[in-house]
This record gives sequence, structure tokens and C-alpha cells, in this order.
Amino acid sequence: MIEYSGQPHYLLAVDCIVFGFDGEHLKILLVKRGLEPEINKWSLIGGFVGANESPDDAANRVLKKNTGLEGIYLEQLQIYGEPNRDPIERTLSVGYFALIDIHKYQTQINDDYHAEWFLINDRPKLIFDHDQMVSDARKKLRYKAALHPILFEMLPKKFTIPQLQILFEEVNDTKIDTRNFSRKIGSTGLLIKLAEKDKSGSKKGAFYFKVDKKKYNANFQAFLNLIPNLKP
Amino acid sequence: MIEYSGQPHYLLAVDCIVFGFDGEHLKILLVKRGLEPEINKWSLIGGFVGANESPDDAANRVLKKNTGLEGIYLEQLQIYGEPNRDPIERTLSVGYFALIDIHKYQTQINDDYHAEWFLINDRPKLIFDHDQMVSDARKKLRYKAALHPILFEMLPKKFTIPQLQILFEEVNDTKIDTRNFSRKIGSTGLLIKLAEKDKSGSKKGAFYFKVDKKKYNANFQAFLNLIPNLKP
DNA sequence: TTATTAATTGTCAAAAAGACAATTAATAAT
DNA sequence: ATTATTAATTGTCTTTTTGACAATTAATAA
Repeated sequence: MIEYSGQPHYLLAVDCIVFGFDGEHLKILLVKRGLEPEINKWSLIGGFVGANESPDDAANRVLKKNTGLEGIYLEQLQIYGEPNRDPIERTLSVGYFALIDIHKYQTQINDDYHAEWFLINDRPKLIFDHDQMVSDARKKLRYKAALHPILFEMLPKKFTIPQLQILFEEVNDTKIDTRNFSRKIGSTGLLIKLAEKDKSGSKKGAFYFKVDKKKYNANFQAFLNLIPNLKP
Repeated sequence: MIEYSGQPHYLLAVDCIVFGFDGEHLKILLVKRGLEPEINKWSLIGGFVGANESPDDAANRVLKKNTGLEGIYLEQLQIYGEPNRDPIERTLSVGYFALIDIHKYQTQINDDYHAEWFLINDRPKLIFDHDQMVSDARKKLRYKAALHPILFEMLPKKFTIPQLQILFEEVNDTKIDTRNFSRKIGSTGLLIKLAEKDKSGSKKGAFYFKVDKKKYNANFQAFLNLIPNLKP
């Protein structure tokens, strides 16, 4: 059997930046690392890529183990491969960012794996280059959300326009005019208005909407220009 | 010394999709593979990631070796990691796409490494999953070029508006109205008109332009919306 | 002087974006 | 029963951008 002689071999890991939205702020899911080095320090959800799985497979497996969820929105960020990023031995890591509906997340699994949600702007220091990963993922989320309707992945099936607007404002760290926002969201044709109202936030109540899945899938790659004042 | 016991180790490679523009069509640079398996078949420019370099370093090294060029525009595409993508042993590859001015490319290096330019739409079948990589890179180039002024990387320092327009049309596989195109390009403020004319293409001649490097760097991350009819 | 050819430039209508605040629908208070 | 309160919802005007259209210009060749 032929071999690629003399070439070095490395460990390969995946690390997931899991974003959620609690109705007010962006959050990320962190775990206490279970192995040396840096055991018991806060870390992204990650694991090694197994012999018979692709990095995408590994990310999905690791996410299911830590959140109980399948079919999560997952996107490859980039590879992190500085020679000394892991002090034990050379390990490269494929960064992924994931968007989940924070309400689907099961606390029981939280307890099993010591996972915990943190405000993105008030999180503990992370191991290795994980802080860099979070920063990169944050940027990519903003970039992508300006053009494609990915933020719906962080909301429940039924949501209101005010909820959606707060999420957009949070991701882009900006205030958006209510009238212009609802006009723009409406013009995408992605939302279906429901008869039911959410009365928890006000006396008047806000109508629930859901995503039109067909249009969502059909238009996902289109450029939507969802954020005002994008031009320099 | 601590070790991550029991985890499998893999080879890691980089593969570069090198784009160029000959004034009429998009081209990619391919090499004849120099090692088994699939020796002498056409392949992307690639190599293994060495023990003391990051994947980015490796891509730059491999590109310099095959093109003689440094400081090439390089962007990480994604990782390719299906377990059996390499028949010899498990090798994951980080795909990069590169944009170069085809005129800077030295033929002498071409001969050393048997590298050759091919029309993107008329290229030989490639080894492993390299055809998939080219297809992905092609898509990403179009996506990125719709929003950011990266196509200048494929033109010489001095270029004309008609040349630029043909490049845009080629990348997006569409015809663009001359008047609207020059208005839009002009409104970016990225171009500086030179006194000199290119007389090779017509009797009247076309004015040369160059990129305003300061504005280019300052506005690179801004969304430019350079391609007409982007909306669904 | 005229013909030829590609480069360059202008106008108008439609659509989108941005700035701006009044109205509405419910509940709570009187 | 009426009024006060509060957040949700909706409308108009102006400015900017886009898209669809062809005439003019600058050079060389005939």
C-alpha cells in the first residue's frame, strides 16, 4: 500500500459557537472543559473529529451531545491552525457557528454537561484561541444576517415583529426605526401573519408571525439588504 | 507530558483555486500532480501543511513555489474532510481561493512545475474532490465580488473601464449596461483616472484607471452592491 | 473630408430608502 | 362607564438609487 511518507499528522477538532437569543440579548453556550489541560475552564462546545466522520458530522454530533438538538443551523467559520494553539500537541480546529432557539434547549442536558448560557458581552475568558473564535463568529453573524434571513433560526416558531426587531438591533448593535423596519421585513414576503396575539408584553398585544418556509428556502441565497445604513 | 490519548491523527493539506483573467475569460491555474496516486493527472495547486506553519502559511508557500508570486489575495474557502476523499490515507484539505494578475505570472515557473492556465469553463477533469472545490470557489468569487471590490486583484495596475466591465460580466455570467456600470463604478470613488490611454482596443482609445488604494482599504468591508438585478 | 469604430456620457421614470409622528387596540384606573 | 395608559401598528413625504433607454465624442482609416 502506498503512503504519503514523512508527512506529519495532526489532531483535528471542531469548536462550535452556539448563539441564542433570550428576547433581550444575544447569548452563547459554553461548557466547562472536561479534560486536561485547562480542565474546568470555560470553553466552546467542541470535540475531536473521529476516524469515520467529516468535520461537519463531528460538529453535529458534538452539538447533539451538548444540547440534545438535531438539525441545528450550522455554518463553517474557518479553520484555526496556528502551530502552538494547543499546548499539548498540535491540534487544528474547525470553527462552526450555530444558531438555535434558546427555548428548545433542555436544562436537563445543561446539567449533564455543565453547559451554561452567557451574555455575549459578559462572558468568562475562554481557553486557547476560543475568544478569537467568538469574535470572528460574532462578525460573521452580523455580516450574514445583513444579507440573509438567518436570524429567524434563533426565534421560536411564533414570534412578533417587536421581538424580531430587538433581535436585529442586538445583532447589529444599533437602533432601527420601527416603521422602516416593519416595511422592509414585510416587503421580503417571508412572514405569515397569524390570528393569535402575544399579550405578555403589552395591553394591546402583538400579532404572532411565522416564517413562510417555502419562500425562506427559495430566497435564502438572495441578497436582502436587511440592515439600514449599510453603506459607509 | 500530557497527551490526548487514543485520538486519531490525520494529514492536512491545502489546495488553492487560482483565478486569473486574460482580458476575455476567467481562467484557473492547474498543475500536473507529481506524486502517487493519480500522478500526472491535473490537480489544483496544493501541498501538505508542515509542522511549523499554519494552513495560511502553507497556502502562501505553495503559491509562491508554483507562481513565483508573494502577497497574493488569498481567502479561505472551507475545509474538505470526507473520510475517504483521499484513497491512500485520510487527508483533510483546506481550500483557498486566490486572485492574481495573470500578467505577473512567469512562464518560466510554469515550465518548472508544469502549471498551466485553463479556461474555467473548459478545464480537464481534476483529481479527488477538486472539481467540487473549483465549483465552490466559483460561487464564492461571484458572491464576494457582488459586494466587495475584489476583482481589481485580477487586473493590472492600469486598466480601462471596458476591461473592468468585461471582467464583471464574465464573473457574473451576465451582460451589464455600459452607462449604468460606469456610473456605479464611478460612484464608489475607488478609481483614479489617469492621463494615459490604452489604444490597443480601438481608434479612440480608452482611458486608464488605477485603484485608489486608501479608499480601497478603508471601504473594503463595506457593502457595495456592484451587480445589477441582485434582488430576486 | 468623410467613414468607421469603440469609448464616453445624459435623461427620465420607477423603486427603494430614510426621516419623521399620529393612530389604534387593548387593559388599568377613576 | 369613561378616561388614562402603554405598546403596537401604520402613512407620507423627500431623497437617493436603480434600471431602462441612445446620442455624442475622439481617434484612426479610407
